[in-house]
This record gives sequence, structure tokens and C-alpha cells, in this order.
Amino acid sequence: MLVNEAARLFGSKGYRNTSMRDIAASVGILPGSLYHHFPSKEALFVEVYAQGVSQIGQAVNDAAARHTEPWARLEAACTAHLQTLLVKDSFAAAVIQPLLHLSIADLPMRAELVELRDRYEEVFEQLVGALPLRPGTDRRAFRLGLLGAMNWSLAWYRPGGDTPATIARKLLSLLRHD
Amino acid sequence: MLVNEAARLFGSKGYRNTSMRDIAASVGILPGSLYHHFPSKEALFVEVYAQGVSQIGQAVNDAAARHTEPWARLEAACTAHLQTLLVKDSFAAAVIQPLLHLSIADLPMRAELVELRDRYEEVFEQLVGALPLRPGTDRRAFRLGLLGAMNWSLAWYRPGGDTPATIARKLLSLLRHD
DNA sequence: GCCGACCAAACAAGCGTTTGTTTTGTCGAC
DNA sequence: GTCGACAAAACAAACGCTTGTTTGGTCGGC
Repeated sequence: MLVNEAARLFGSKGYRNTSMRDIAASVGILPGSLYHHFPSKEALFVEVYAQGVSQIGQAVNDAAARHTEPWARLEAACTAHLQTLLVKDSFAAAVIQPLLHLSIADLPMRAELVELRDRYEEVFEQLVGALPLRPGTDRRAFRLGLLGAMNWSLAWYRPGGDTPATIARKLLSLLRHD
Repeated sequence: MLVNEAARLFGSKGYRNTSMRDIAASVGILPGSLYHHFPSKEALFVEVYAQGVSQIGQAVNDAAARHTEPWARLEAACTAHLQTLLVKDSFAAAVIQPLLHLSIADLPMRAELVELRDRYEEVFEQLVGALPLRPGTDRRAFRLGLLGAMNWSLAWYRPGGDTPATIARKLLSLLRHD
């Protein structure tokens, strides 16, 4: 499918390094034909991004819903986040990667994407908010640090090593004080 | 200076989004004149990257050297890392940003840059290795998680909020079990 | 016979880079 | 001190190529 192929390319090579010709070739049509489905490259990316956010958001919510204890809920959510992000052929890499550059007015459709991202990250705000942390702990720093550690795993994750579930468990055991 | 301007642009807009014409314009010369100083855009970026690694490496080493207690050494190193990364007009953003994409054979000069990066991160391997952590702690996960949390701060850091030193202190207090 | 999906071909703009020429600066000989 | 020689640095203009996008036509299914 068109959007799937676009997601795969955007996710692996980034927005700027993926050309409309690349996408067309991998779908098996000519470049101009893409404009029958999307009015612009930007619009195509926004669609990929929206589907990616929706996909990872649903996975994370579903995973958390299967538990009641706060730490278990967070660990399940982190595992889902990492799985969606790291496992092949996923939309999520296309979502996460631009976030780093997004702070610097990189892409034109910044505002649209930032809102989608913020809505997604609210889940983690709730999950972290429910944790029984010792008083004085900065929960915002906790959330940002955890999300950063997870998202950065895109840079070093290799299929042979730790699984997403193991990475999630290890990261949380580092943050857990007991 | 040429390399400084290039670093500023690469750091804020990324490699692909910065054209030789951009760099030339911001130093006040014509595009072709750049090729009297560097044989290619790639070579110019490698120079920026090398200077960036050298700069952040020296800052981190100097900071750690001012302390003896392991946790104090690591916190000083993290503060220096964050300051070099986040404070304006620095080379370091040009260094850190490509790392995410580097895993995916993005730029042609991959190997050269990866080696420089790995050499830099050895410092943190040593610093984390010296910490008195409870047995069974995965020090590699600790290091990767900490570096990820710090590097990702590029995505959310704003000059008005927490200072780099505060961010470093908060992150480490989350990881410290006492 | 109409409409969505595709092809074929081109467009203007931007890219990194090259070329030939001119300016600018340096430095030793007179 | 002044001059000519030489090199570094910059200009001016173009190169071939890739980019996102547009246009006009073709074709098959409802």
C-alpha cells in the first residue's frame, strides 16, 4: 500500500532523504501518479505521521490497560512503545525521528505534528503521575528522561541484542528505587 | 569564521537542510568560493563534526577531572555534555543530531563519524563503570539510557526553563538509589 | 460514457560542484 | 619605500543532476 511504503521509507531514511520518486518506485508507479492520491509530499507525510501516532498510541494504551499496578502499567506501555518504534516495517520510526529536528522549525507542517505528538505523550504523563515516587521527585524530568532514553534507542538498537521488552524492563529498573 | 558558521547551520537545520549556498551567504562569500577551503560539502561537515567532538570531549573530561567522587564526576560530566549541547552557537548540536540517523546508512561518511562518536562515548563508559551501583545493574543500559535522555533534551530544551546543570542533577537523582 | 487510476513527458527551482578570471594580500629585490 | 612576482581568496557564470510538481492523454471497469 502507498502509505505503508511511504512510512517505511520515511522511517528509515528520514523526510528529506526520501524523494517522491523513491516512494513511487517502491510502490511500482510513476512519480506523477502519486499526486492522484496526495496533493503534496507534505500532505503524504502528515498522513503517515497521523497513522503512526494513532498506531503507537493504541498499542501503548492497550498494553497499559492490561495491568492495574502503576509500575506494571508503565512497563507494559514502555514495552509497547519500544516494540512499535523498533520492530521492522513500523510507522512509528517516521513519527519519532523528525521530533528531534522539529524543535527548530525544520518542516513546514510543524504545528500539526507537534499537536499530535503532545497528545500522544499525555499517556505517559498520566502513567508517570500514578507512580508511587518518593516526595520531591520531578515527574516531568522522569517522563522526559524516560521518553528520551527510549526514543534514542533508535540510534543503537540492533535486532540481535536485547528485545524491546528487555530494554523496557532494564530502563525502568534503573529508575525504580526499592 | 567559516567552520563556525557551518556548525551553526548544520546544528540548527541538519546536514541535508543546509546548502552550500546557505553557508556561503552566511559568511558573506559566493558559493563557489567555499571550494577553496574545503573540497566538498562532506569534507566540510567532517571538519565541523571533528571539531564538535573534540570540543565536547574536552569539556566533559575537564569537568570530570575537577572531582574525585564517582557520582560527582559523572554529574559534572553530564552538566558539561548538556551545556555544550544546548548552549547557543555550539558545535555539538551538529555532532549529536546526525547520530539518530547515522544508524541507517544516511550519510556517506558514516564510518569516519561513528569512530569519532564511539571514542567520545568511552568517557561515559568509564564514568559509569566507576559508580557504586547495586550488583546486577546493567551498566550498558545505564550509559545508553543516560546518554539518550540527555541527547533527546535537544528536542524539548528551552532557554527559559531548567539550566543544563539542573537537568543533569535531576536526571542523575532519578538514577541514584539512596 | 464517465470517472478514477495511471502513464508519459515535461516544468521550474534548487542542489553540489567546476571553470576561468579578477581581486587581495604577502614578500623579497632593488 | 617601491616594485614586480606569486599565491591565496573571492567573484561570475555556468555545469549536470535531482527535487517536487504540473499537464495532457490513455485505458479499463462500473
